[in-house]
Amino acid sequence: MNQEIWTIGELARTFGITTRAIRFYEHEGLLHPERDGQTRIYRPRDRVRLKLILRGKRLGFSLSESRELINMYSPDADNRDQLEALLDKIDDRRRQLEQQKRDIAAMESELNEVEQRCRDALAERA
Amino acid sequence: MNQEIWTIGELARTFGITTRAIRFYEHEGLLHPERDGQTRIYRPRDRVRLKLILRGKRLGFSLSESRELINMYSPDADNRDQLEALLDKIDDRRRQLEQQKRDIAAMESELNEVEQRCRDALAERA
DNA sequence: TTTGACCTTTACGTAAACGTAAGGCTTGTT
DNA sequence: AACAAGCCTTACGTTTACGTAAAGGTCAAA
Repeated sequence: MNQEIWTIGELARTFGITTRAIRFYEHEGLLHPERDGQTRIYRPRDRVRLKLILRGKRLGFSLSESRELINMYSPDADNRDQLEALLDKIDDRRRQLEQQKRDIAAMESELNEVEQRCRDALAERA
Repeated sequence: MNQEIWTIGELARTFGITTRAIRFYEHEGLLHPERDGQTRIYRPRDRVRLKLILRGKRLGFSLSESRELINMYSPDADNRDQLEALLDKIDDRRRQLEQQKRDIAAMESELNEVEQRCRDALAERA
């Protein structure tokens, strides 16, 4: 398991997803595993991509958003316009992450309130 | 606009969504506006709920997850078991938010790296 | 009075993200 | 030799979260 290649089933077990999901990500152009005959072979590169996809999902990203992010990490930008467009996208993402941090903070403080009320109710009935 | 009641169209404009979406949230049991004849009337309570729904969406929550959260805020829990189940749910949510914060931090540092490489590439071609 | 801007319900359509067979090839084990 | 495990492709089904008409009621301004 500590090697540099994995089967689709190994990755599925590792990340708690189905092989169907992994094949679907490939179909959507997010993964490009090699092949040994028919069988897919996953190297660290695609394993990292899979991690990025799952992280994106935990943050509510769609697969196409994750694809854009992944493409940002391995950019094919070679002219000034593309590079500046990339910088703009980076800023957009940052702004979204800032918004998410605000949302998380708000939700956390509300959870604190609810917990307090909940504990008060439990104390009353003691 | 600074009153205590709103129409569905006003809310839609305010939050940049469609009236269809708002009606859908009601159909899914997340909103319960009053009626003036046929016409829906929204008071602060449902406006707050709508805000919570949209915040949940920004964090990648499904509507049923948002519904659960909203129900946590206005709990009908009256016995010990329900209250303790509620505390467990609060803990689950907190853990998820912690994970999201880690994910955001990782993504931010990666965005920093990409930006740096991007700026380097722009400098080279100056 | 008729037009426009709202509101309503009902209902079919759609994109995303897989789930779930069905059928078949390979390969190691009993 | 036969069976289980794991891989493959193809393809139809499902859930979520709305979009998009269609058909109609209300009400104020022109």
